[in-house]
Amino acid sequence: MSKNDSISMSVIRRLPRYYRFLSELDEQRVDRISSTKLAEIMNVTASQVRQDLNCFGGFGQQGYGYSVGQLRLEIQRILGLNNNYQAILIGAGNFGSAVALHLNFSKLGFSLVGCFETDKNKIGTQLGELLIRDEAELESFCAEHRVDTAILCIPKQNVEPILERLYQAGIKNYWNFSHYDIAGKYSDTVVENVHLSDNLMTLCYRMNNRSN
Amino acid sequence: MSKNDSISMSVIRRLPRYYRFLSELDEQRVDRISSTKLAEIMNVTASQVRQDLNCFGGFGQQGYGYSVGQLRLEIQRILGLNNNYQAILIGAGNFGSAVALHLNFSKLGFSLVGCFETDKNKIGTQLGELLIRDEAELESFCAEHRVDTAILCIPKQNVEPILERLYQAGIKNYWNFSHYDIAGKYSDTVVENVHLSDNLMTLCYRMNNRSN
DNA sequence: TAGATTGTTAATCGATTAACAATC
DNA sequence: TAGATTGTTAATCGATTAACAATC
Repeated sequence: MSKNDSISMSVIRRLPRYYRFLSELDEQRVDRISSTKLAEIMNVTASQVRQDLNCFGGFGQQGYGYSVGQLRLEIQRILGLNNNYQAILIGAGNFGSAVALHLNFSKLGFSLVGCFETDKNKIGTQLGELLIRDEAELESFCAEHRVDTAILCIPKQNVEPILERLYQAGIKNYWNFSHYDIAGKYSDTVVENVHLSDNLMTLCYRMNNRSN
Repeated sequence: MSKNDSISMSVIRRLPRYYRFLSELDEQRVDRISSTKLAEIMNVTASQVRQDLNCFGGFGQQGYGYSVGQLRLEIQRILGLNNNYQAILIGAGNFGSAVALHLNFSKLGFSLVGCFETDKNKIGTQLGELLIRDEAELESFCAEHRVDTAILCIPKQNVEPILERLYQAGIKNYWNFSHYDIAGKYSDTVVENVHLSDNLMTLCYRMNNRSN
């Protein structure tokens, strides 16, 4: 893979945003753009745009700029969105359901192939296209479907035992909506945390301390 | 307010995490902790802990460490969690419902006082304690309840018109689950974005590029 | 060719870590 | 007092921005 040896997390976390803006430009039939113009739209510096993109290769052309469609595809490839990772959802409560129903997994590198619950009333019912299964079936299901990713949408206090089973089943990638510290427990995992209450607290702080 | 003149966003975004770990220690009846020990639990450096906390004041005691309960309350105060900002939810779909039902707003500095929808089938029904209202009532409701914060849980393409009304109604604080670029449109706003698909793409990238 | 804009190096800025004197 | 641990300054590290030569 080109020269993506050790890209900093700062750069990585900006990639989806580039991807979004480029996708939008692409939909608007814009076919080329300069770093200056893109920076303006995204409210960053042109230097940063060029520096970021050059971590992965020289996608532009001097005197011309970048081809929107091509650059978009490059970032898609860099992010690995053409992958087909096999993900399962743990917990079909309000959040789990929202995530399962609203996210376009196939465009984000994943297939959502299963969903597990402990609530007997939910087991056996459908969540969109997905059958809600008993957690008892977890191990056999993971083995059969070569599941590699788990989405945790259960409360912190319920995570420990199921996480242990998931980890034992070979799952090392987690999209974590709980407050359980997965990486603290298993260091050989890849974890992305979504901590909504942290985010809301940050909003609160900023509202309190707005300078204008 | 003590010396919080211009705290960097890096520090601010770490505050909720300190708050969470301290709350947990507090529940476990731990009553004091050193920066070294706290750093160990949180998987950061002791230097960072001391440096971060000292942005806001000297909460520790040499030779002793920090009082867990007291430090927790200090951070609570710094974050402004005792506030009672008046928030409304725009969009009672899966995500909006999950947010409304699962987050403990009162412990996070907010009251969720209203919820608005365009779907005629939902209007008039309940979302937990909350009545789902017609968007036609938006302006009168905001004026009456002195609403200062809006939570946007609607698709990007529907944001523009309602955002204009919210802004006109004086709402300048947004918790934004859509992909609409609010800060780009109105610069005098405080916006916290939750971009779940960005987060999932980042997970995908990291899974592709894991070094071990 | 002239104009535009990249890719890349160098300069700056900010954030993190290390060190240690102050002090409980 | 001796030991522990903070608060804070200084050193390091990394990320962002500026500048400009390369080149389309």
